[in-house]
Amino acid sequence: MYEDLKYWYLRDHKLFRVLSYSQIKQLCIITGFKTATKGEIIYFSSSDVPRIFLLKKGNIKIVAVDEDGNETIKDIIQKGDLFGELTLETDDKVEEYAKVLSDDVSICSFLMSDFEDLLLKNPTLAISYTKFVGLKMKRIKNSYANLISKDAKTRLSQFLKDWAENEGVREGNSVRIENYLTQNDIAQIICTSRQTATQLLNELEDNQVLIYNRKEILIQDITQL
Amino acid sequence: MYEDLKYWYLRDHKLFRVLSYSQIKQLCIITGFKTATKGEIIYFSSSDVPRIFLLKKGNIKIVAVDEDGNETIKDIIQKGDLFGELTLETDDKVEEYAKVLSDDVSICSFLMSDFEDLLLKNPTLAISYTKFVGLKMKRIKNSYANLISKDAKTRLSQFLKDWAENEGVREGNSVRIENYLTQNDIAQIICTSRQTATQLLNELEDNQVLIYNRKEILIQDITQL
DNA sequence: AACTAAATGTCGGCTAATTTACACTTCAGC
DNA sequence: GCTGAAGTGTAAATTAGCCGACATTTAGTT
Repeated sequence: MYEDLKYWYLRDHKLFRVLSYSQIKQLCIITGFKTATKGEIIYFSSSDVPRIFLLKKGNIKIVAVDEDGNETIKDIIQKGDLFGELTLETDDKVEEYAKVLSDDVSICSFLMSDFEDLLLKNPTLAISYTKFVGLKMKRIKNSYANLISKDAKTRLSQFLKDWAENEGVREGNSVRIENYLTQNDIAQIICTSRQTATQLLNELEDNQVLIYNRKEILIQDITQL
Repeated sequence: MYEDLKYWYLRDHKLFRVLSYSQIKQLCIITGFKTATKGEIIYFSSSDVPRIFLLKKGNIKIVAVDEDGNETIKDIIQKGDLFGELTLETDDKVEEYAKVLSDDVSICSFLMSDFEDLLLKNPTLAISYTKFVGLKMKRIKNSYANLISKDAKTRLSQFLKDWAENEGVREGNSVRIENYLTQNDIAQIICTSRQTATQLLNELEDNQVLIYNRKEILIQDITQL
């Protein structure tokens, strides 16, 4: 049954484990459900009623566009991650969109206001949620700190390490990562130009640290990075 | 009375306005209270029981030290701000300390665990708190975005504008800021070298945009920044 | 198979900003 | 008033990495 499906989707996230069936159902009442394919762009700022999204399958990137038209990759969202108005506050200043990176994604969403109601009734959930937002904040802080104090090479290495840790399949000291990013994407994430990213990746390949292609990245020895 | 004093201190923060006298008292039971003078260093990571701090008076900077011994200014905390383990999670990996910038400060603190208990009993407070943490996150995101995409000159201007807005005394288009930062501090905040910061500040002074000295910064015309 | 758009590879010039190095100024503490 | 430490001013050498310009490769579409 459709409603049940959505229940299980939410139930899967560790935040919602503490909730009962009926509590999740409450969120689900007006819940949206959506699938999309590679390259598709999903707007979720300003336009609509504020929502919180849960990515059930695939990968997407959150891109911010500033007044000059420069695009920055704000975040890479992976299967199981929440995204959207996580801070429970809408700000319409920021122009953001999400672009699908993997072949296809499925996203489920609920209204921020419903979620807020639920938090009011579930203090435990509220605390978990605060910690969750805090953790997200800490991650962002760390990655930014990296961006600022290190040079491009170190940033790339750090990014690859993080990526490998999050998603890589480890075999001894080598790690295989499914590569759904272009070199341009990587460049944007580590805040450098495409050319520099290409150069550094090739350098790593020359030094036999990794093997790069469009489908996957094979890190020979993760300790060497 | 001492207890009452602390009550009013907390009561002052907009987060705690929703609380009753007895609720705040709960926090205050084991609350610490502390004063310090310029240059003093306050450690608040790992060492002690996790706490949340409220700066009642003065200014402090939060400095993080990485493995190479590099110091980065994480945050400037002003009168009325909360700081410490805002995410309700302790992580001992990060080495952080707070240094007093103004002549003297007074800080009050309470235990994270007490605060957590309070949040459990006050879902409304929990939501406010989540929003508060979220806002903090958004600010950090913005300032980092600035650091990354703009050059040093723009970053300095932006920093001065923010500073002026937060603390400056406006008289027409000119703003007077009490300067409790050294040029080195400013350099660290905008992530550049001390020399570059000095150069840029002097440049601004040459162009009659501002007048700088150790005590105060007088921005002639804030719209020119 | 042919065509096209996107992705990747490569190069040299250019510039902002770090680094190194040193002189001068301010100020608190003796 | 003297002294040392911290803060500020300035300048030249060096460099990381951006940018423009182009060639080549890959993958999807007709």
